[in-house]
Amino acid sequence: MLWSRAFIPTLRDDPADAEAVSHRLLVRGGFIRRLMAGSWSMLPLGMRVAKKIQDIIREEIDAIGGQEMLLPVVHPAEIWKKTGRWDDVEGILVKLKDRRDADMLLAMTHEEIFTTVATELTSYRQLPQLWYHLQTKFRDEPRPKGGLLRVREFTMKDSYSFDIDPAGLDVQFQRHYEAYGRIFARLGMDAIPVHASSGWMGGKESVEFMVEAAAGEDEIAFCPSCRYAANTEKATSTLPTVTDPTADAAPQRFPTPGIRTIAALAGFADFAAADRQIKTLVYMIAGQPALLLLRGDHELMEQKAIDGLGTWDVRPAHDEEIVAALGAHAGSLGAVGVSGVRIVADPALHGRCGMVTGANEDDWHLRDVSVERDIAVDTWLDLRLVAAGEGCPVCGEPLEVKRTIEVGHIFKLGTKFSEALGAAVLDEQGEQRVIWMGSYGIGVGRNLATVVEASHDDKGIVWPTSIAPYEVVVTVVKGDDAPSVAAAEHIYSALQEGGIDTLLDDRDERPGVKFADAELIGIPYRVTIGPRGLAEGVVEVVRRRDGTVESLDPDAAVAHLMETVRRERTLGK
RNA sequence: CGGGACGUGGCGCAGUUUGGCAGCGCGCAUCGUUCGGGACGAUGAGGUCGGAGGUUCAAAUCCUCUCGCCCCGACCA
Repeated sequence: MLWSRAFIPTLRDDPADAEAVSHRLLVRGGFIRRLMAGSWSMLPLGMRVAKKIQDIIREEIDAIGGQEMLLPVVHPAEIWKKTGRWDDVEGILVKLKDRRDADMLLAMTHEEIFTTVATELTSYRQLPQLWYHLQTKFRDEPRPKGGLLRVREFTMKDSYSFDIDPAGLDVQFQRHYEAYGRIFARLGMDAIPVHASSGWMGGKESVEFMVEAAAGEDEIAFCPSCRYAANTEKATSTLPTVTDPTADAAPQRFPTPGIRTIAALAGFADFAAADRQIKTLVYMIAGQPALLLLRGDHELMEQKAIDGLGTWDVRPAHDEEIVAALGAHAGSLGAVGVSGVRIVADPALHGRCGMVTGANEDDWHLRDVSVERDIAVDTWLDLRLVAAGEGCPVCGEPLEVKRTIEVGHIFKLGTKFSEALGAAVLDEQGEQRVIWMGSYGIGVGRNLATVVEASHDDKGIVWPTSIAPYEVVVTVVKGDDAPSVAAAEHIYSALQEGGIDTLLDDRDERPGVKFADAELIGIPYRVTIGPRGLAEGVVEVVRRRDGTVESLDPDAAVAHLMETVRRERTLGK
């Protein structure tokens, strides 16, 4: 490709509304342009990268037996009503009507439709199956952000496995786990697999693949010594054992005028350190008030309550609801002597005594509370958000908490969809068996952006050769110097014929502009051709990722690049 | 959905407080001089100031409504 003919609208300045690095660089580099919030056009450069990412995904999914298909983006409501998701995922699901007034929706994922296709499976002999497609999804996200990192319309590779039994599902799940590892490695990313909450996919077990990045939206707990890793939605940790003063004393009230927070109370009385307080949160769970109890210095992870209590209908109670339930305002609440309201307590409170908590009367607290003795706990449930420095639940070493981007997610769905839609086969005994399913997603655009988050410098993007829009850019320093032009064209066509994706910068621009643009768009190798080098019979080969320069004669440069690029293509470098 | 900010040529911004000819830098076009790290000079094109309504002799500026968009918190590939 001649740069002078290419549509690569680079920007000298950062777009004002771009915050995330990838957002900034992809817009500046002319890879993408925004149409509306959460919808982006892929320009030629962006499309070339996206295609290469898709090819890598195809290769790896094909390698574990995947068969590519293409399913529709607009679905009839009927099928989604059968699985219950027409009503369950209200909000991000876009619903529409056709001319006959029939209810339809924009695909936010494709479990329903793949399962519908799978109803044609009739015999255990046809299993296992592994199907996938690369298709548009639309989710009306409440808050798109960060360029391609969180959008409403996007392309996702989603695959679906179909097996006769859970053991078969385990095998396909494991194969995806490994294939995903290879995919992210080839994209040049260090992805950490973590146990996750399954959200509205409703599966039993799921693993997210996370890449560390400042622009990330998720936090994971990670153990550097044994590599335990889990989303903080699920992560657990060990705590140093606390020894309480043996307290035979009964709870006693004490006045705490104006004290409303854990911190204030800790500063108010020396026996009320944060880890000796009981934090009492009032939540509405499925419409009923409930008390969630945590140690004073611990934070609630709401998702754990949602998962553990088995309902999505979980929210903090409003002031009126709190007063109605306990007779006092937030800041003076406690669970001592409370009955008729469900009490859920975090295990960190187990066996604790000599504790301080609210008295359910404004400006009064209780001390010498013994959890076991004084509080009628209905349910013990891990509710606590893991903090950095706490012990790894596996090996006990201190945990790190990292900010990450979710680049892939694999689910064991079980039989939820096959049951609802009637996907079943006959087994060897002639018995009907519902199919066991798994579902496995990778967002193409998000991965593209995440690579940029993970691989850039102050000059621009540093693409790994495996997905670079062009592998080599041939830069002519002096456009009106005949020998330079001849050498450039020679090298350019030799590389092209050798199957290297090459861009020839033949623009009538000053060298500084050409260098800056090449670096901004992140081409892994640049061949610089100018009269200065040519006088000595050499051109320069510059490596983007570290700036190293090699002076070679033109044919040696071609041979060197062919060898290097071909080798690096298959690696995540 | 709650909180904050913003909307003025392609990009980045000033002008709004205190109403009075719509400006600057970059980019773009033409010509000339330049040419190994974002050159210089000259000339020029390009804007319903997000939209609607209102106040006024006069609105980018004041008022009302509305749309869009970004950032921070609850959701996901």
